[in-house]
Amino acid sequence: MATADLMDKLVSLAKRRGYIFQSSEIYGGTGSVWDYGPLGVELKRNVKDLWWSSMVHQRDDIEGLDAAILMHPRVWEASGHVEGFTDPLVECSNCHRRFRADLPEVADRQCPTCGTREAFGASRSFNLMFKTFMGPVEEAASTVYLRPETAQGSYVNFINIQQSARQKIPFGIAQIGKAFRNEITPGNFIFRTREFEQMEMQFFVEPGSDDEWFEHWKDARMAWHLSLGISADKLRFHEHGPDELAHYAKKAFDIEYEYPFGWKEFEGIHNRTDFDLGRHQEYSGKRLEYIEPQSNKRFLPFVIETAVGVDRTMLVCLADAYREEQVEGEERVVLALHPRLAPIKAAVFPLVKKDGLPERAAKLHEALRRDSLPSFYDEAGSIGRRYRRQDEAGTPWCVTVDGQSNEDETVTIRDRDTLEQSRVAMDKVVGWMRERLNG
RNA sequence: GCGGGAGUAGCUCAGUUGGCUAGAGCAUCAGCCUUCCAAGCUGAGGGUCGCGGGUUCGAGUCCCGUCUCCCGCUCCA
Repeated sequence: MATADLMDKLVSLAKRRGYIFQSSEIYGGTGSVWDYGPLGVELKRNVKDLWWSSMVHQRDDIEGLDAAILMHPRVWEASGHVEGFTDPLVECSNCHRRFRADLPEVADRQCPTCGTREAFGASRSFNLMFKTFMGPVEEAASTVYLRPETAQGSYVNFINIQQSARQKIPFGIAQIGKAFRNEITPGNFIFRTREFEQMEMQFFVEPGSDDEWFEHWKDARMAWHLSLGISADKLRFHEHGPDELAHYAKKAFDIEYEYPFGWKEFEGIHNRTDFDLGRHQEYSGKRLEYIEPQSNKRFLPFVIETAVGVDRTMLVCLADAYREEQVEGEERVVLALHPRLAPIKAAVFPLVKKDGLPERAAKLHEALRRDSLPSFYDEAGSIGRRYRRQDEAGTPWCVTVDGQSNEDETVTIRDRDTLEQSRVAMDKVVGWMRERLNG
């Protein structure tokens, strides 16, 4: 399948089935912002829940945090985002390449790339941080920023969390939350958007043990992606070369995924050293050192960061799950999402609309919902059509109530991927599914 | 911001050198049929043709403007 086609098909399926809509569509749409519909929001919750469970609930050494989007403006001076994100740039009128206005080559108004003379007009500021105003007066002194990453919220709360949770180094802080970047080049559906949601974890370690912990998190994060059912052959590590490393990083690996548009970053695992805590200590004047109990040894911890996008994870899940198959000469479109990710776990159908089958099916539907298994009831159209609708939605199991159900209280459960059907007692259906979701 | 492409129903599109009340398939909804893998039957809803102006007896179609989206360039969740 051509790559562009696959992206188009994903966008189209996502809209048709209620996963993802373009923001403000009735006004013509707005660039690089997307809304999650009924199925999309369920998938998103599942992604976040699975991350939170593996990072926070299943470990003793990571604490959760939900810091505010708006922070003190000095945070972004300390982090380097204000300088780094607001360089005035000039653009060549001929080749349209952009350069920092303070470069010496640009001073003589000749383009370093194409040689055009008098190539540059007035410089303009490309600020990647969204700005707004705190309070009623719109003036420079009240400028605040929408955070471009959640990480800083963890750094400024390092001492609060370490003390209140009575944690000892090494330990981590995990956050899920929105971040905003005024990207110059957004695109590729929900791959890079201006408003997005991150799942970031900052792990604080003693200097000297940072390399070891870096390896731990590389492995742990890769294992998590595999646990979502993502194809192993579409995941790989990429180490940042010296020219790629961010200003704060000692070492950085990306987990890359082979998207329909090529290998691109998925998750970043960075050794941020003591850069952030050191800067906040300097800018705030507050002690951010960790004091080791008993020994009273003081040090600024190093930070190993894992950072992955919620939206990007959803794109990976959707792209990885998309299948087109031939079944008895007919095309079948399937979203083979891992059952734990699937928005709807079960669809319940009466085989036909008579003989009391709809009533019996509705009862089962009710039972599934009571047990918090998202279930969907459908009696419209032929049974085959109903199966296909659920295939596209990614529903792993379709439960059908048929004539035999009236005799022996059993139903069939049809597997989305194998198309095989098992006959299960009605009162065992919930357990049957729970077993497979937890196993 | 610059270059390229595109805007007609939820989706994919048709719509002739400007000429009937803007169409089709799919999808959706109601009903029928149907005892296990979609596209049988009957009917229904849904469009100020991106927006504004101009030319014309008459504009989806021609002209001007404008907006938006998509694809490429100092990025990394």
